[in-house]
Amino acid sequence: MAPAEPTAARPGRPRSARADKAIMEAVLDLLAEEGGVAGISMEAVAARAGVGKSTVYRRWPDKERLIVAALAALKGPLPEPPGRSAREDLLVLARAIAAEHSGRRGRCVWNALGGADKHPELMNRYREEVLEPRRELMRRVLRRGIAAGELRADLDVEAVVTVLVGAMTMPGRAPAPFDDDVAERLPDMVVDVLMRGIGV
Amino acid sequence: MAPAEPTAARPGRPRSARADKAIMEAVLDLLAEEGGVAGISMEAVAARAGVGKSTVYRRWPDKERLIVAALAALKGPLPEPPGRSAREDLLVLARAIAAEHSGRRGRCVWNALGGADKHPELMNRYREEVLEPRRELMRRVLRRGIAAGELRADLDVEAVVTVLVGAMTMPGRAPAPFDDDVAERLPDMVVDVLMRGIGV
DNA sequence: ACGATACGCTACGGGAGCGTTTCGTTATTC
DNA sequence: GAATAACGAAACGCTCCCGTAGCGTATCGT
Repeated sequence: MAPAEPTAARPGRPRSARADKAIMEAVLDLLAEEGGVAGISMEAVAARAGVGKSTVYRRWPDKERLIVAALAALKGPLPEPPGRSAREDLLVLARAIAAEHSGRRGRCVWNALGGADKHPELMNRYREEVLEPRRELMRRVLRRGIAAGELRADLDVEAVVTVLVGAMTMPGRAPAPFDDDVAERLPDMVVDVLMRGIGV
Repeated sequence: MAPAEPTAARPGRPRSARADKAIMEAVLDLLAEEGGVAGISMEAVAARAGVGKSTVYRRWPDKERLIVAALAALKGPLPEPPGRSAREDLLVLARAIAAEHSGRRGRCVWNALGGADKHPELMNRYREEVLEPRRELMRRVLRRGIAAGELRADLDVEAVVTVLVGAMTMPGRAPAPFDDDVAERLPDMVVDVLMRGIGV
């Protein structure tokens, strides 16, 4: 976030931490409501944050880098798989992904990453800081399950990761063939389908 | 497309079918490259189509309805499951979805549907005309597989549909953890994982 | 030939928005 | 108290763009 000056007793009035946070929140709110980078205006960000435009531009040089910073700030703590069984671990991960991608967080991603070709920084930061760590965690869980004899030894780990992530992030994208009820039970349903397979 | 006047011998010069098509193509190209509704300008559409702005506005009253029309025009023919086995049918559907969502088509959807809250018409038309028919086809295939005894009788059809669609539309969104090679084999890998399950 | 309509092109009024600057005020250090 | 820097507010120049209107030309029916 904003070029980190060590709080080294600089003269003058210090930056307002409150403004920092208000701006980030405003960007994320607008990102969730409007249509991506092009749909957000700096004017709206400042107004929503209750802040002057100069306060925004003092921290970030332009719109794109402000949004990149806000998106990276979405990075939350990684879910911790308890490690008792592969099934339980997968369920924990599935629920975590589902939770993260519903609500504002999911909408931010979905809206911001449209037009990723035009703003490659956005997609890169998000993939490196948010997506890939989660995929890596899932790979570890799968490999541990294979080693423990709980999962098939010839499993295509990458395919399973893709299936699981894809399935859990789907509902946030294509709203409403689902009851809320179904959406809540989706992680359990998906893990069950995956574990048992659909064949007889 | 454009208020369908039956070609009923109106006087004067007829609308150019070539312009119709060029405009649609231009919208889709720009939708794939730029960032959603807000990222597209009518001047860019007209220029790309090699057409005057008036020719665009003669057909659609404003930008939003133009884009809605273009998105609905993405509707292609439904893939035809051969019906010899559930596995083969699912593979055909998976490959079809993967093919549709790679390349320009996928980018259009991904970019256009960001900010769906702000342009509900977009999402609605797309879901009704493109997404839902494909989900319904998949449900039919699954139910036929259950009836034929190839799939588990207690299968959660809706969960499987979500898993399959989610997995196949994933790569178009999160580029590049994949080799091209993996992306091509993804449908087969996913169907295999689904059929057999990941458990021992 | 004639009227009607579509065509590509150019121009326009009006608004939105980016990034900058200025201003008077407020908070913090020396 | 003096120096410094961040603050909110407002205004600026600039560019882009929406949707409309008018031009002269091209293409259709009669």
